Amino acid sequence: MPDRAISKSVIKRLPVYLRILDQLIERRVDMISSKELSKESGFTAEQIRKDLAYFGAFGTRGAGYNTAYLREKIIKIIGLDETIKTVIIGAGNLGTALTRYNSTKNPYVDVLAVFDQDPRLIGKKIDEINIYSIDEAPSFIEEHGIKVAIITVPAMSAQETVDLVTKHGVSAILNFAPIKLNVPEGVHVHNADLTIELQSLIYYSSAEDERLKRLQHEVKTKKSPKTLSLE
Amino acid sequence: MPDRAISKSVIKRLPVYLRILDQLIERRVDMISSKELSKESGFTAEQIRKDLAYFGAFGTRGAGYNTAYLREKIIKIIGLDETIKTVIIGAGNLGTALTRYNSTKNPYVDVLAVFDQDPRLIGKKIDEINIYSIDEAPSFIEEHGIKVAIITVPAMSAQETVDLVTKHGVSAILNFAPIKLNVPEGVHVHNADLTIELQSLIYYSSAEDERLKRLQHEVKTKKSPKTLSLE
DNA sequence: TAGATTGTTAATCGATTAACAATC
DNA sequence: TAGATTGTTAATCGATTAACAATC
Repeated sequence: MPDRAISKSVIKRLPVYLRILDQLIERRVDMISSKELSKESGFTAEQIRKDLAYFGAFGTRGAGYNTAYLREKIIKIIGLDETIKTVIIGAGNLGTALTRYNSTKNPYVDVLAVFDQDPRLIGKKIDEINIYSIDEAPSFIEEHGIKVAIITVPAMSAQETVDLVTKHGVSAILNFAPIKLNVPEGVHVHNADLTIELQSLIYYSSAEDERLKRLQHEVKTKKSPKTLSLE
Repeated sequence: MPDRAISKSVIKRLPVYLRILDQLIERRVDMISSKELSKESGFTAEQIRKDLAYFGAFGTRGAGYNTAYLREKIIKIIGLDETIKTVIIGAGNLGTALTRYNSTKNPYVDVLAVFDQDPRLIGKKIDEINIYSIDEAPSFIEEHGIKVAIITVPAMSAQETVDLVTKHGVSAILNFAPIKLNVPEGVHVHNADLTIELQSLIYYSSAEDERLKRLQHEVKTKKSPKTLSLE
């Protein structure tokens, strides 16, 4: 169906639909309309119908969508029909949180191992998952055919970590380090930059209008200096 | 300047520019062109110039942008010129990671306290920051005039937590719980949903075309059933 | 002055919304 | 059949890209 690639915005909404369907199925709801899905998700009904229509006609006119059927379809679209094997690089608090969360609450993902370079952590476990030395990552990734890695190392070592794992077969990276990663052709990076989320939230948090008016005033009265001394 | 509200896409790029400017200033670079900023950020030079132009004329034709001056301006635009007082609700691994990160690496934000309901955590500290009982959150938030809260509690208790904090003055929430929050008018929520990031990454991680072809085939040959038995 | 780079306007592209025929 | 709701096409809206005059 997709003659041209489907937009990122659409793809980002699919996991939201999946989560809602999982919840509905748990509550034994077996049909749902786009209008109800709209209420649960916050997206418009039109948008939901359009998103789904990119991939096929999954609903029944007059009735809505069968939750189990639509769930199956979305799982296949995203590629979650086979459990995704991942590794997490960086066993700090964030790495630990993600390891725990994904191994207990995310049935679509299997965290096979955690890697770190801190000798005090190597050999320990997070729940049932082993922490190995980063040196063992290459062979582990190759042996298990790992394609997806989650990077929670400090910004300073993120690039070298990514170089290492992509060299051994990783083609998708969820990056939590606040840095722009350079990766080979064909490798996908998603940045989960928590500072950016927080700062853009702060923009909205208060007095937006006043702040911008004040700023505008300053710009009008002073000139932007070429080499300046900030007074 | 902004006659209509500035788009979210623009606002999300501002923290990226800020980070790059911070790095440049540290490296004692004092002028930078939009072209160079493009290389550092991954956004186009045109887009960067346009983004900045929404707020004023901060550059110098022929020369570029003074890094310190532009940084000051962006800080004011986002609203980071006064340190932002925040609290983190949920002292699990994710809450701990965010507390540590923001108190050591994010100079624009001040984490004043962490709250949790687990008696084993209450009274302890994360670095220098106290963990209090969630019951103390209302008075703490009011006394310190907290406007921004970071929610890292389990999905199950996220809504009641948000109800509690918004009732006492919080107007901006960074939500890590995988759930749609209902908030009063005027309260801003940013969802940092790590599962969604991971799942949408997986979509791109491999064999996208093949998967969709296979799916399309299935849809063509079978019919979408109204009440179905998934074979 | 010549070269460089901004700020801004116009053109293009893409995504969302609206409308409605199809159909269960 | 009547009512409901999808799937799809058309209209609108918004964001990005391109182009270039302004100007340092």
